[in-house]
Amino acid sequence: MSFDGQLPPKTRLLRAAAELLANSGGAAVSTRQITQLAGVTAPTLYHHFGDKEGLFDAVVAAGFEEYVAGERDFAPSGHPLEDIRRMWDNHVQFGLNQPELYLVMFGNIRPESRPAIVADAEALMEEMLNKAAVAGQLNVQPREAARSILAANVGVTLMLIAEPATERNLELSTMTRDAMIFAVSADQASGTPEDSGKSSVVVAAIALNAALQASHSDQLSSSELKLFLEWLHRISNSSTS
Amino acid sequence: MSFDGQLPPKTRLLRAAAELLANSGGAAVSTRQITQLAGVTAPTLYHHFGDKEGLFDAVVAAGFEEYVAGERDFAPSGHPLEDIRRMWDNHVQFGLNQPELYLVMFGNIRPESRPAIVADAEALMEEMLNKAAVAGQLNVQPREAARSILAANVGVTLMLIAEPATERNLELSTMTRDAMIFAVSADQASGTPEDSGKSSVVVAAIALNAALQASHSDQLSSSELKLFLEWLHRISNSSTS
DNA sequence: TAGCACCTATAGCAACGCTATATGAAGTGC
DNA sequence: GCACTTCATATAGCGTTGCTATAGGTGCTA
Repeated sequence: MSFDGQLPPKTRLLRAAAELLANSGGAAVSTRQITQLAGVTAPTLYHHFGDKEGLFDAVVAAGFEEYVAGERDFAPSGHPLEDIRRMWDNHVQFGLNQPELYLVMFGNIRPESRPAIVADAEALMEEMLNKAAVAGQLNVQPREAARSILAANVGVTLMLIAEPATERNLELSTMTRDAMIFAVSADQASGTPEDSGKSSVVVAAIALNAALQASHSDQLSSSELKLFLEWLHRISNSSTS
Repeated sequence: MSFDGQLPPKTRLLRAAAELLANSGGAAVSTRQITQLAGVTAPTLYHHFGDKEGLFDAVVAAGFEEYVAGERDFAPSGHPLEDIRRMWDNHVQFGLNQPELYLVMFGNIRPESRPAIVADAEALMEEMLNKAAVAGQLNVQPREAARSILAANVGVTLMLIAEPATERNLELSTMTRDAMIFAVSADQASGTPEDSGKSSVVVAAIALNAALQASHSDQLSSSELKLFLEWLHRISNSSTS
């Protein structure tokens, strides 16, 4: 099979890279393999994508579209925290369905250089968590919650990918998922206010904060709003005891 | 600087690889760099370590000794769950102190091939969680808890490594850590028995299970013990509702 | 027809992981 | 003292990698 059709070389390169990546079985994919499958020579690749990583980034971007589409399709259920669960599961499933692509996206960590896609995924989850915050269901700032949940989500997915497919136990995922969501949710047993349950004023502050930032309210001047948000922020972060 | 001293070439190779890995700043480390710094030619490397990955594995093994030493030094505080917290923090700190080494150890994920070190780290954490289970402080099986906590621990550490050093916020770590530990611990607010709080009989069963496996009790025959453990296991996993 | 972007191909560089082969050193039996 | 095996290191080079200096072709506007 090859992509020698009438498609433009750029598209052929993208498809060839995606296909080789998906079927490489963990082995490295070389530019020569890609260009040969695409029916193109090396300089074409570097003309369109700069370097190998640029091509992979483009493949990743396409993969991320798919990922985001999956995340958004399941979104509006009315119960934000339930949507977060589905986002989590969709994330894991995406990783297990296309492990090579996932590893390029989330597994290629290098010091001090954050993959752009991580920020995108965080933003996506934060957006969802904001709805939970507005509904008063969140215990911590949406951004912190998103970072924390996504970190655990990536860790679990990487672990599952590394396991032999026959031994994969999705209970690891559901257990970690519920632990993280429960930890950031406001409806914990409110019987022990000193340890883990935050007081309702904190929850209210977080909800108000999220609502304010979402609505771009004009009822306060910008300087007033700034100070107000700073107070809220202080309250929200106070009882970390 | 070079390692041309009177040390044997094998040692010089290990030290050269470790040093280059620590100072590479994320860039790849080549065998030629290593052999040159060690004052040795290529075949010597392959004679002693088989291939590049073999050498890295050896470096990782040495790094893991250090990691384990750090984990064990802080261990016996009498409060197992507090020890788990310290294990978590030590894990993160190890990753941030030696990011390159950590990435070779935990970041080099490939499908269906689990790094041996992950299993070791899991065993280490499971061992610690067993103490918590014996003390009746655990909500789930120690093995499942260990896998879950370690997955989150690795995910958080990778995220922190990927961030610019100036932006690193350790709150991500402590927050995720406490979420995970709280989720597996038995002393959650027992006011809501239907949702997250497990009934005390389950906690007792898990504690008993851990105690039995630790003590190699002779008061039951092996077949009796086997059946008994099976029942315990069934009870422990029952109320996942 | 001339000029000008844009795109692609030829050919090849430097660096990579790794190895076939040979040489030196150290111990062992006679 | 001498052949013999064994282990450890070196010389030289193979095949592949990511990437590029240079040049040629194509289609557009003038």
